[in-house]
Amino acid sequence: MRIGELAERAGTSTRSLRYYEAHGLVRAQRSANGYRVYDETELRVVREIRALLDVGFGLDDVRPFVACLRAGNTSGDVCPDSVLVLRRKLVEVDAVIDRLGAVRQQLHTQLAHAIAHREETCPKRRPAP
Amino acid sequence: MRIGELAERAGTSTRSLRYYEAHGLVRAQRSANGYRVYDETELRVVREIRALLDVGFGLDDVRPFVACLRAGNTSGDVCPDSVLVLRRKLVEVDAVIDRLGAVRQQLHTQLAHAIAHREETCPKRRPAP
DNA sequence: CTAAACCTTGTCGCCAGCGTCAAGGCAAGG
DNA sequence: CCTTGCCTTGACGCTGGCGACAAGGTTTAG
Repeated sequence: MRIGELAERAGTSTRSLRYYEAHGLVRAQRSANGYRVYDETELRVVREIRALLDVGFGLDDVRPFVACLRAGNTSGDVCPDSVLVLRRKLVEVDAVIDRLGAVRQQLHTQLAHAIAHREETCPKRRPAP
Repeated sequence: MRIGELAERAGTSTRSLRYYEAHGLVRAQRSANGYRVYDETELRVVREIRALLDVGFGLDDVRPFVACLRAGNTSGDVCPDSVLVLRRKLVEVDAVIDRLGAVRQQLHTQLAHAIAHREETCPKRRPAP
């Protein structure tokens, strides 16, 4: 299959596929005329990449998963390096969630304060142009 | 006070102060030699800006708060436009938290799956250069 | 013959809030 | 006079995952 078909089947763009290749994640054979040619394995690789990017991973985070798939596993998750990344990401996500919880709390407090002091002087809205 | 002192007192950089001014958030008088001169009000303005940026606001989100302070209020929160932004941000934060909760759940699931299938073929780590 | 629909490499743009140099002016102390 | 340390404007870089365009080659269908 060529790059257009792969892009469509994987739900992404040809631009992205070339980008992944430039960063060493996707591999392509070349046909006589120089076109990229992919097999079914690359389709699975690209789908793995997409799934992880959608979750918020960076390309570097994705690498171990691709290597794991290429090593012949049915899932990219099962290798030690992938597990390390998963653990690290879980910690990161927890940290962000905690941080956002604090932010949420502060916004809540500010809102309450604002509503309790409605009566003060405020700027007029800018007039319509 | 001049820009260096303001930066230090507000806990930011001169570069940022000029940036805020270029975007219409901070105002400066000019002394005879062209130096920027600030009063205590601007210090309060910059502190408000910093506090909101640290929470994850963008410069555009901050504008109403600055206007509110300039209108003579002791807090930038109490004006209608500020309240609107606070409400909007609260909704946004809630959405992100929900999303991250789902991500967290998925990572958890993937980890569990990975650990349940440790025994598969995995790539060797790249040897030391 | 030619248009259409693929493909190639290469390059610039985007978002946002700055960091960081460049090249120079101004004020004060030794 | 000269250095030091403040200040000025201007402009490029950065991060990341692409989108979008340029300028061309290839293959197929009509």
